[in-house]
Amino acid sequence: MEIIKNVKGTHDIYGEETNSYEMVESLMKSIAELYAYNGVRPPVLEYNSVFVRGVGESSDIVRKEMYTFPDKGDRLLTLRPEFTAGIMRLVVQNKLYATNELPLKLYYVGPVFRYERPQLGRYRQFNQFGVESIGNNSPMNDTEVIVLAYTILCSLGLEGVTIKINTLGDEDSRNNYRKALKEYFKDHIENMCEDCKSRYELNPLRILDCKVPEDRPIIEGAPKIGDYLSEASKARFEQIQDALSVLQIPYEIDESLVRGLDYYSETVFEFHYKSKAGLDYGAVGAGGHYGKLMEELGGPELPGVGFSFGIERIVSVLKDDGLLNDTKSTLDVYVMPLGDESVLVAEEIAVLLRNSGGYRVDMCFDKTKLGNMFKRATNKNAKYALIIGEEEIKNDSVIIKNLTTQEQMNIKVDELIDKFDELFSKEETQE
RNA sequence: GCGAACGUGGUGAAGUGGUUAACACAUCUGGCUGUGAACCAGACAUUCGUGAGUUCGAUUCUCAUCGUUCGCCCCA
Repeated sequence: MEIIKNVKGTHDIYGEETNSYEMVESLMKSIAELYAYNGVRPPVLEYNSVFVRGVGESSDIVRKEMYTFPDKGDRLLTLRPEFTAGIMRLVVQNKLYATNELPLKLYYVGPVFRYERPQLGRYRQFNQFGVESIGNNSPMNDTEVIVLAYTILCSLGLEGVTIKINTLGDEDSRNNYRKALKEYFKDHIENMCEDCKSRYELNPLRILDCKVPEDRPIIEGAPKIGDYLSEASKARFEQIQDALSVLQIPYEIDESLVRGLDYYSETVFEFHYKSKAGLDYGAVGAGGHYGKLMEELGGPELPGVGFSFGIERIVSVLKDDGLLNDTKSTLDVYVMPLGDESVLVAEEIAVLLRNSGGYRVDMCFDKTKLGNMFKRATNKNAKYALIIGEEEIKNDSVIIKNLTTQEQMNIKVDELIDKFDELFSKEETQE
């Protein structure tokens, strides 16, 4: 039979890598919980309109990167390309803004899907961790989200994370700025790239993101957002900078930072990290403030702010920099039966050690040589081997062997758990 | 969507237009039917991504196709 392979752009996570993912995710969760966030799990599938209206029609994600298809009832569904829009839909639909104190603080982990060309640090199905803080417009709310993200990256062991921030201004600022850009690009757009032409129509702000060398000089001369910011937006951005400084969070202002999702307004930011090997995975995380997203989805006028991390990118960076220690699976005890009669007794003891002792135990079901069983115990990183043969069964005992020190002793079965408790507590105090 | 490189066992890999496809690790078996990382012997690619072409003959050359990886765009 022909082997069926995985879908392009997806990847299997197994073995030690699974432990790395779990370690990273649980650390992110526990820090988000310190910041009073609660978990939320929106569905992977949403109606297409959630993202068209949420993420925005002019975004590349909606225009060309979504997995969208009709189901058997001809409803147009989309595999989420990001979490924020789906979470807003969840909050609006379940009226969480009315039954909870605001800001509503939510965190999430799970897979997202984007139809893109796979390459370094980029997959079609990948995992994101992120948070949303909804319903409070204080600049301190934006600040705290940045602090949380930065804290998580530091706790993972990353040093020298760069935080880039910028402001897109409020609705008025953006409208005025958009007008100014349209006015400026009106005479140049004919000579610019195809992407820019469609950006001109859909969202002129995105032209600033263009990397085509021929377009750059034109873009350099474009009006700057700073000149079109309302007093309120300007003050807001300054308050955030002040707060970050007081909290000793390093940041740099990057005026070219626009973000590809349409819902952002006011503060936007990205987290960059270059691994020591020099590999550049792009941003490991990014986010921003969104003023009108909830209204866009039929909800009340509540702003929010959030970020998301690319877990694959973070795991890769940690692996490159050797920050993923102790991800090997280990075993407390490996049980080795000798002879036909011992297998059942061994299973009984294995179950006892697991259920009553709380130890991580595996055993050998195969009839094989003791030497082989020792080899298997070593491969499984077992701390102790437990041998049960005919002689041991005769006098209700087992042999315990410490696989690192090679010490060996004979123990009665009913003293087994006490003995292991003693051995393991001794081990802990030594460490 | 565009551009480039690569595609040999479970893994890491050498290799050549000609009939046994190195080597290493891993795994399994036996030497050793109750004590392991050692040692020795053996097993392990109906075949070199797939299809077609050139050739007396192709894993090796050509083309196509698929896949992987990297870059651009964009993004986490």
